[in-house]
Amino acid sequence: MPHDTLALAKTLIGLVLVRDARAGLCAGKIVEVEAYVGNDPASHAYRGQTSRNRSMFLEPFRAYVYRIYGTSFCFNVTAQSEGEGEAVLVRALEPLEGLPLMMERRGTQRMRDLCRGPGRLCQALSIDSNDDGQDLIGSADLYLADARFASPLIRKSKRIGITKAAHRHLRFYERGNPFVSGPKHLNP
DNA sequence: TAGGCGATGCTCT
DNA sequence: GAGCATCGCCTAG
Repeated sequence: MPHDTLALAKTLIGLVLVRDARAGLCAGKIVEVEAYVGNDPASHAYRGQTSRNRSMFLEPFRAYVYRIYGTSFCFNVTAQSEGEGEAVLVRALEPLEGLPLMMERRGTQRMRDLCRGPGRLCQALSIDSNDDGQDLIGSADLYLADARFASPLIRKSKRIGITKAAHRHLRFYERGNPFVSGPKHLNP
């Protein structure tokens, strides 16, 4: 798995994020991510390390989980090397395993709404601040797996929901996948 | 089905 | 006190 943030972002598309909790196993294929790189005003790491973004500066393949808008969590995979503060935000999953559990956590029966959006996928997989800093390779309850799907057709676009450096094309998604989030004009 | 908008609470300045 | 890597509800078509 590459350490370089952009290469990692593309590699993550098609991998499976697995949550093996006491309540049951849930898993989904990653279909949409955004890269947050060095010297990027939109990145939480841009103004240096704080208590909030501490785990973003850990070694690669750790979880960086934070609360956004008071209501939701966002899940990132750290990249580059320790101290750099680069990461890839996972924005959407295609649900594969544990659908009934995800539906229960999300309070909806609609497949498409289970993991479509960063806050939603965290709720569906029960990812919260307890998972911040988690090792995503060695861990047994939250980890990345290679399911060997056919190589997805990856496209890129502007990132979603940010105001700073919004023009940079650092969002990557699987073309044509209905579980990708965001407005239609960003998903050609 | 798509788009607009208000609620939400934490973090940083 | 302002801003925010969002969500769900509501309305229009």
